[in-house]
Amino acid sequence: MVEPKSTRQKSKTQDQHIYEEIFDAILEQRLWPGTRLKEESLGEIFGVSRTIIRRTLSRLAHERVAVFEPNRGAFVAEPDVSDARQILDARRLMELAIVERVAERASSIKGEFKKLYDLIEQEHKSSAAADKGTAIRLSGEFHLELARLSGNKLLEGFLHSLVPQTSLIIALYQAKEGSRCAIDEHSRLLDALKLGDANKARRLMGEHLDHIEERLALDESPGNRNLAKVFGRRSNKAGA
Amino acid sequence: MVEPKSTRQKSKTQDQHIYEEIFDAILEQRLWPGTRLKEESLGEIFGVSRTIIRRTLSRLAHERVAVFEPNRGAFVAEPDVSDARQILDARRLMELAIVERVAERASSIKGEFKKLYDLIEQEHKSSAAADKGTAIRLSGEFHLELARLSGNKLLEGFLHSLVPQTSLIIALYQAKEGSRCAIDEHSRLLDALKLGDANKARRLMGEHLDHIEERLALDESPGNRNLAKVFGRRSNKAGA
DNA sequence: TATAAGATGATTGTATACAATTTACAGAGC
DNA sequence: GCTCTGTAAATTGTATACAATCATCTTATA
Repeated sequence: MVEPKSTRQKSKTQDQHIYEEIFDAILEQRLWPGTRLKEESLGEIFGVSRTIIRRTLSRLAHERVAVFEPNRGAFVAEPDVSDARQILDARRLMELAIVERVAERASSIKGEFKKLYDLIEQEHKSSAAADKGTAIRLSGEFHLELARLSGNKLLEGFLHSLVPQTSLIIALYQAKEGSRCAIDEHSRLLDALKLGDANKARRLMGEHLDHIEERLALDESPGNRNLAKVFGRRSNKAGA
Repeated sequence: MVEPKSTRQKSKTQDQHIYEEIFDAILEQRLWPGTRLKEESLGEIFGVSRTIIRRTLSRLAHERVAVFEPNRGAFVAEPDVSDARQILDARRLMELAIVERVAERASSIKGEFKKLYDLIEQEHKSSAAADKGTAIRLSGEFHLELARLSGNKLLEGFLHSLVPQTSLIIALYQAKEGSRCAIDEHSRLLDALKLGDANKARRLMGEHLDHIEERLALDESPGNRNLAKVFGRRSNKAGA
């Protein structure tokens, strides 16, 4: 993922486009966990045959963002409480490793921080405009850009699958509202990173993740769960 | 990955089988980096259409074990020195996190250690029989089983992609021979894990990975590289 | 009326056909 | 002899056709 894009990638860009559309829809919580992803519908929406859609869904399934039920089709994943804990555990591991590596490389990638500041600014704007969907997508993109700056394509790839999964968890289990990723936290983290202060960056990222998790109701007692999780919610039509 | 296999997975098992065949071939270094993976040939070998092969290759590509070159086909990946460093870095992160989690769960998964002991025993036998291919595959399976016991499906999945990638690195850059994963190291690690000694397990795993990396020639000067890397080696035919 | 069996339609799973692109080779020109 | 160009073969990329499976609705029966 995140290829040069200049050479190569002729026919694969179409895949990439459709993939990103679905990816963003999940990040912005326009696509709800459990939503059915019907192949023909998606094909019509994006003007391609099922072949292409199928490849895209297959990728999403491999990233655990979608799930294939044999002979029944693909659905947006619905991580249960156990899945959620594993996802958050893995994400913490990754994010801490990433900020550590970004901090270490800080001096050699000075010019690359600009995009992060831009993202924070955009987040501010979306937040002010009460455009919640865009705001949480931008927050995710902040973390993804951080992963890119780690300089490790594998960590980047892993986080790329963890970010939308986190989005699904939040959709299912967020009890308290609240500015999802407090933008100030992103800001302070970025400052520490620019100074190459790995320890501080780790601490801030850890706290940042704590705050996300604090808003979730992951205890097993159904009473505390998001109502949407208790009652079925397989309603939304794919895409459109 | 590594699904229940009882319910569901009706038609996908065919994929799974082909995938594992290629996966094992890479682990045993029967499939060399750069080998072309021609779709029709693989289809004939496994008795399926290109559709299935294509899906399998797509999965391998997503795991960075294969690479698609547009309109030219799929090839077994050839990680360069920079890729290799990233892979090893990510793998260390994962393996340390995994042994930590296994150690923490040691008391609640006592019965599950048997397979690890079996794998070590099989490794001994293959080693004694000078069956190098099998020995290194079993070594990989040891690490994969460990990942499974971490109880985190995501870490398991990530490692599942890192193990064959490591195999490719070793194929390309191993300078000194030597029992790839010293079996004694696996043994001692397993002992520490059973006792739930996370610190010791982390230390042993770290040293284990050190030993693997020590045998590699990853400095950029071509003189120290494996000769096979210097001269092209796109000779092997797919599969067969 | 409730239930179960069967038929019908909708959807996925796989194979194949066709189009687009690359590669290999032969021959002309320098 | 070497390079360049054009044509043919091989291979990938995409769409479509067909088979298998599942969901739904109708209808017969108790």
